[in-house]
Amino acid sequence: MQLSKTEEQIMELIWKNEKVFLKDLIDCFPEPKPATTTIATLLKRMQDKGFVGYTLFGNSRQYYPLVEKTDYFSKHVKGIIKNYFGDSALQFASFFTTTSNLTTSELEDLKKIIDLEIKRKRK
Amino acid sequence: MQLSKTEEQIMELIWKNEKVFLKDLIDCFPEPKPATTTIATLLKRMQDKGFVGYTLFGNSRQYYPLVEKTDYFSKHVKGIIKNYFGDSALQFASFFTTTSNLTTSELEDLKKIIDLEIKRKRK
DNA sequence: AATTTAATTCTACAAACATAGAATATATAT
DNA sequence: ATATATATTCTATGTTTGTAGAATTAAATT
Repeated sequence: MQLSKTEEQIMELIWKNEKVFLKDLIDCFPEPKPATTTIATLLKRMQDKGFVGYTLFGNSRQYYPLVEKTDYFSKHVKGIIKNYFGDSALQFASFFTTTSNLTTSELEDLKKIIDLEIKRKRK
Repeated sequence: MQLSKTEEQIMELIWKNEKVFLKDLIDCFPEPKPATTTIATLLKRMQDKGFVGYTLFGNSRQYYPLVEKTDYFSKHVKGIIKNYFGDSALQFASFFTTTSNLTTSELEDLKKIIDLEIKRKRK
């Protein structure tokens, strides 16, 4: 079961804050804020889909993520790669490098990150 | 206007084959194949959304993409980066590098691609 | 204790999606 | 020319999604 676009946005807020009450989520929205019940419905569906859990505090709940953001996007991106880049991560990486408008210095930084990863892999 | 998941799958087939008849698309599916009308409906919606065009050949149409795959995914990935990686392409690249299970030799290849990109940017 | 406020669930409804049957038009094979 | 197969449009149905009102419950405030 997958999160919808809007559910993903709520999820991002939960990831960012780690623990949130419904109120906190509403606060994150600019005017005109969505109805409380709208966010509550989304949260309910996200619970049903197994993406968030909560701890009871009085009559309200403090929600927290049940899936890591990293895992979630890792699966997401892997899906894209599998379906649209011939299951080749390298092909995707190449596509990304040449279309993302990274600056020269960012590209240099990226090389450093890759070197670290190569080192990490060796041990 | 965005393509839905299923429409994206059809789109991928059109990108891969460049020019296709409805028949060709049906052929791409394993048993049990979807109904002809199902694919026809999807194609219609994709036309309405401006993603495919066609050339008439007798009574049937040869469909072709109106958007480049590269452009499409570039926008898609940019959206993910904007919404979930603080609008930092480097942060996404870093996430990707460390979660994609690229082999050491693929990481080396990626460094070469980055070097090419750095060179390309210089001129 | 009574009132106000906030959170949650239930119910609802319109839009988008996935899927495909019926009807129609057209081309191909006989 | 007729029968058969294919492509397209129209119509339709069930599901998911975005949004939120009404009802209910529980907490906080007066």
